[in-house]
Amino acid sequence: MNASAPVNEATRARVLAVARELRFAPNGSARALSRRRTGALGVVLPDLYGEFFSELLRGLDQEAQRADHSLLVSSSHHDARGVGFAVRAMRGRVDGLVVMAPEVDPAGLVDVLPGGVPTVLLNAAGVQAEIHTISVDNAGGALAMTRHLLALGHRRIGFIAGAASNADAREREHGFGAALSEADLPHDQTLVVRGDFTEASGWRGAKTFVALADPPTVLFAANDAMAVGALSALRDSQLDVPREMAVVGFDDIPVAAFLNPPLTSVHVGIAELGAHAAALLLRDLAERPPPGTPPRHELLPTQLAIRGSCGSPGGTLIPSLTHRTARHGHPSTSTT
Amino acid sequence: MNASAPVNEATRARVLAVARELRFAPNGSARALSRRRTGALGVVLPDLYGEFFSELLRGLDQEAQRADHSLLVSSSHHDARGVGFAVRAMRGRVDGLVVMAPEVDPAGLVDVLPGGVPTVLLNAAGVQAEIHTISVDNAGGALAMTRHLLALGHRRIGFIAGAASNADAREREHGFGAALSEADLPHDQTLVVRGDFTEASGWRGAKTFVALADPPTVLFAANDAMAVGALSALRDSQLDVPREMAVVGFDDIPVAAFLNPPLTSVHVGIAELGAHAAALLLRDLAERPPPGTPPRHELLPTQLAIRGSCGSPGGTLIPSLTHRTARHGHPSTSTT
DNA sequence: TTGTAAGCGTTATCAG
DNA sequence: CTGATAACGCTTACAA
Repeated sequence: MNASAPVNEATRARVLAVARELRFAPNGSARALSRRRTGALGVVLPDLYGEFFSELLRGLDQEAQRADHSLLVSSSHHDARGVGFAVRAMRGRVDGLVVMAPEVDPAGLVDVLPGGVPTVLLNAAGVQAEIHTISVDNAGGALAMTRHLLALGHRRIGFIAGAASNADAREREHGFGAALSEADLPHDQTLVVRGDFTEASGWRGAKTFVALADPPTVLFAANDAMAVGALSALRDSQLDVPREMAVVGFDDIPVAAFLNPPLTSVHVGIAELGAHAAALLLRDLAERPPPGTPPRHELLPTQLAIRGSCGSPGGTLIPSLTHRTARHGHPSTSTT
Repeated sequence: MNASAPVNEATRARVLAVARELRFAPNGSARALSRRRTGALGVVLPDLYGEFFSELLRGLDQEAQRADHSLLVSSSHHDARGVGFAVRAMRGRVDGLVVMAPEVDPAGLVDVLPGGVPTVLLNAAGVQAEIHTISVDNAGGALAMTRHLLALGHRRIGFIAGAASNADAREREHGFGAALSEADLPHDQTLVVRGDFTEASGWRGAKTFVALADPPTVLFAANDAMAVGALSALRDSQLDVPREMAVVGFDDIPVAAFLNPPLTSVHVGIAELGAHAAALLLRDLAERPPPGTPPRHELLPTQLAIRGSCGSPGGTLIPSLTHRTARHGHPSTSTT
């Protein structure tokens, strides 16, 4: 049935007929045990909420499927212990591992990973160990976006940060700060409020900024979910976006281009990130690189997706930047 | 190590110490083979795009995790063959199966499912076989929403349908039609355009309606993703929502409450649907119901989540209905 | 080309 | 309480 050896055609037909009759399907565990190959990739995530993880999974699944692999998913792992537990539970059940744990110290993370299984760490830059890493250029993206806002004339930028415990959030915040320094602008702490990457926290963050005596002219949310919340809050406060207060986000989740107004964001190829991670694993699996082969450490570049939600504070929009929309006349393809 | 038998404390400690030293982790496949229990639930989905599936997975994972199970996910299965393949590949790798295949004829679906594994079919109402089913009340939800729109005074309702091949889409369309019949309104075919549950198709659908000589006063999209696209299109057409054209959706994905304007939608407990399916499976697994026990066939009720995007065509909003918002003063909890 | 036996890493059973 | 032994269902190597 596996076509692993030459067989008489008649015999094969007979076997196949009986197999069908018995509704036979091979037992995956037995198969995996014997051939030392499971046909599955393990995915360990901190969470499963929102379009970011949805897209990541989609990319992973897409690539895994090309190699007839499925995904063993385990989420809600916020500390090293939890990740270690999840990863151990996957031992012998997966051929490779994709781990994303932005709240866990990378050093401690490496300790809990089992050897012998090809592993890719997502967004765990700075890991020394012999493990593949693929990371989004968080700092670079935030830097570029902030520069863009400054170029538009914004001087008071309200930053809605993510949780301090989240490495991605910290890097984005650093990128933002770097751009301010670059422009010799002060790091005004009243212009940073901390959220937690949820829409609700973005909503609260925006409300905080609106209540300020001298409110910012633009809000930079450290992810799109919070930007969505911010847009909603500004609408509730009857403020026009971008005229009275602009909003930009980070991630460029699929819905961003369809928001009202369309959300300017730092485009991250989320699905590509997942697809790339899976491809890396599958390549290792297929080619069995000799021991000592150095791991890959890749940095996924970001791009600015300029849409309608950012404006210049004086109301003077710069068409070439703010209206750089659809490649094919359609919002869904409007990232640049 | 499994605490499956009384052991001398000293021996246990010694074993555990060596295990830790060797970084021992049991092989999942071997374990599964021997104890005839894998600790995983299989999830077969048509797709992985968008917040609907994200939420569904979240609910499934949440419940599975409570019982120390993980999720083996396989998506992109649109026909019976594909589903059959995916399901067979999971044989011996999962303890239970959750299958959602709205594009597959339920009868043909049952044929490809392997016996011996507890299975829950999602949104495959009308299956005769001895298999659990949990279905969203698609027709009921669409009926209720349409009635609501009629009560607001709308008489020309543009329906952005889903793919004709999708059972959920068809049921929602039927519910819409039933409400029209009920009100003795004609089924005007120019007031139905067909999309495919993506934002882009909703955008196109709305554009089609806007171009009509006698455009509808409200658009009812068969899912929220298309409603998001419609809102975007109306904005592009400089039409005020809901004053010039209202929009409502179906599913009530998490982002709906944060849209601009907040989207009125048929609330579906998506995560609950997933959690419920997982719970059903895990219960069967724990209690091993005797053969002959009838399967459960459950219908998940929907509720209207009335927000700002639906209005009365004359501009006379009915506060009690249109402003039934946040329970706790916050959009994220504003479903009713 | 076909049949047979060993082994994959664990758990379960059953004498000591 | 401990150690040995037979499954678990498949693949693979080797003998017929």
